[in-house]
This record gives sequence, C-alpha cells and structure tokens, in this order.
Amino acid sequence: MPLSGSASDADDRLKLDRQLCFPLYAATNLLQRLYRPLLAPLGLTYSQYLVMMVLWDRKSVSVGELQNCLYLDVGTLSPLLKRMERDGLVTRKRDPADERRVLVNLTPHGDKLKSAASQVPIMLAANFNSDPADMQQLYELSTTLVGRLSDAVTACKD
Amino acid sequence: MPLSGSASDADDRLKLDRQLCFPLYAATNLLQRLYRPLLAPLGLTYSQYLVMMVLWDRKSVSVGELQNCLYLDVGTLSPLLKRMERDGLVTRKRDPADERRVLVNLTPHGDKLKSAASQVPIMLAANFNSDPADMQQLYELSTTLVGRLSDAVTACKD
DNA sequence: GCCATTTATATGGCAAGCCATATATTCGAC
DNA sequence: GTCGAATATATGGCTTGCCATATAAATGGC
Repeated sequence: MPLSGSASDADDRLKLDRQLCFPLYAATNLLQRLYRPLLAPLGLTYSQYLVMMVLWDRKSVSVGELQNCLYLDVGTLSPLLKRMERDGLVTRKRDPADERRVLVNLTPHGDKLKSAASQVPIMLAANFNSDPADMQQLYELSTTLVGRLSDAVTACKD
Repeated sequence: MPLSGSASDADDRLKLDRQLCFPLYAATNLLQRLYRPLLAPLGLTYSQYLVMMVLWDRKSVSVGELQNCLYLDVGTLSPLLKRMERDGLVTRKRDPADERRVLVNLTPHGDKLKSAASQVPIMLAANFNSDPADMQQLYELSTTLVGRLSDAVTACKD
C-alpha cells in the first residue's frame, strides 16, 4: 500500500475531466476560433482586438500599461504592436517625458474600426446559446481566478 | 461576448471588463505560465501534458481521437506529436487496419513520467489559494461552455 | 556630477495554434 | 473492379505567447 494517497488518487488527478484548467484552455481556443471569422474582416486578430479595446477606451497607453491590462508578456506585446503599426492600426512613439516608455495611440483608421467592432460581441453570442446567468457567474468566477493567478505569477518572479 | 445585451450601448460592449472571453483568455495564459516551471523538469509543455494525460488513461489513441478529446486542430497536433516522438515521449505508427490513421502510444519513458506528473496538480494548486467550491462551479460552467462552443465551431464548418 | 541599480522596451529562439492546401487511404455508386 | 467522394493526417505560412537576454533611459547613493 502506498504511504500517502492511493494509486487511484494519483490516477484521478491526471484524468482530463478532473482538471479545471483544461476546460478553460479548451474554451479559450474554441472562442478564438469563433472570433477569427468575425474579426478577420476588420483586419484584427483576437489579441489585437483586445489591444484595440483598451485604446478605444483610453486613447493612449504605454506598453507597460497594456501588460498590466492584458496580463501579457512584453515579449508578446512588442512584436504584436509592431504588426499593428505596420497594418496602420496604431502609432508608437517614445514618451518625451520618459524616453524609456513607448506610447501607443490609435490611427484614424483604428479609431474608425470601433463602430464595426461593436457588432462583434453580438455576432459572437449569436453563434451559441448560453444562459446569461451562467455566463455572468462564469465571468465573476474567472475574473476572481485571474486576480489570484496574477498574484501567484508575480509572487513567483520574486 | 457581451454579458448583457439589453442596456449596454456599443461603448459598453467594447469594454474589456464587460467581456466574458477576456478573463478566460487571461486565466488560460496565466495558468500556462504557472504550469511551465512545474512541467519543464518533466520535459513537457502544457499541451504535451494534456496529450500525456489522454495516453496515461487510454494507452493508445489515434490523432483524430486526440483532436476530439482536446478540441485542437490537426495542424496543431501533427507537429506537436512529432516533437513528442523526437523527445522520446511517444511512438507514432500507421494503423495496419486503416493506413490513413496514425496510432500514438507511450514509450516506456513516457509511461514512467506518470508518477512524477501526478504531483503536478497538487503543486500547481499550492501556488494560489482558491475556494474549492468556486473552482468546482467554475469547472462545471466552463465545461458546459466548451460543449456549446464545440457545437458552434462544428456548425460553422458545415 | 558619477556609477550601480532599477525600469521600460526590444530581440531571438522555441512551441503552440489556426487556416488553407496537399497527399494518401478507404468507401460507395455504378 | 473503377472512379469520384469522403476521411485521416501532414505541411506551409502566419500570429501568438513565453523566457532569457540585451539595450537604453531614469533613479539613487555618494
């Protein structure tokens, strides 16, 4: 007999259908697959869409602020923003007040996309039926989880 | 994805903090960041870990069955399995009964990893404190969502 | 003011992840 | 049996996403 935990405990823990992380992972992949055809006509990927949402709201942000908003690595954001600049969605320029910082702003084209983008959430929701109360619950639980995970990740760094 | 369709105008729908998809996306990224240092000693990435969980349970699966289990594209799985074969985790061979199919099996080394891997979920959970009841709820809600999203994705294909 | 430290962003290398397309095998209509 | 359709996997091209490392600018101690 094992000293701590039975073999079936270990077995159980490694079952796909006993892992919380897996449905989150699968849902995220599937959601991006559903977003893709809705965002492609706007010339946006899902993560670019997230950046745009921050910019439509706040007009101007630094790369570091985007990191905090989106929980992404700089190594992800830097090339992402470069492509967005290449595609005429945003501009990037050094902050005169602090030359280390890079400020990201919308181009007129990027700004204009906002009205078309406002239909995207509606079109996405039309793709599948979901109980609004469940979705609200899911939103709250996952938002709380993100807070804890974010703390855990930053705690690891130190 | 909008949380409520009725009272929100276009601006509201495009707020990051009104979108269900975003916390799921952020949680998935953060989780993979926490998994990485736990899985790296085993020579596994998160998606490889998922494949291994299927194999530890079922011994032998085809690429297509993995697609169904993990909700991943073949274009993702094919190179993934190739790397896993290169790294001595699995073997791949054509099914004699149907030469179109490729059967994936564990190597002895891959099989041996199971006992070390059984500690990973425990170590991960130790990284952040979460209410078990909330996690259970989150698991159920996200699993339901995955079902609906999966249906929606396959519906799009036809 | 000067130098070490911190802070903000960039780059390179690698693994995913998707789509569109290509190839090989099997199945079906006939 | 034969040929076209369906099925299973592979490949190429692109974007993410991360880490480790590099560079440049600001900060603090002296």
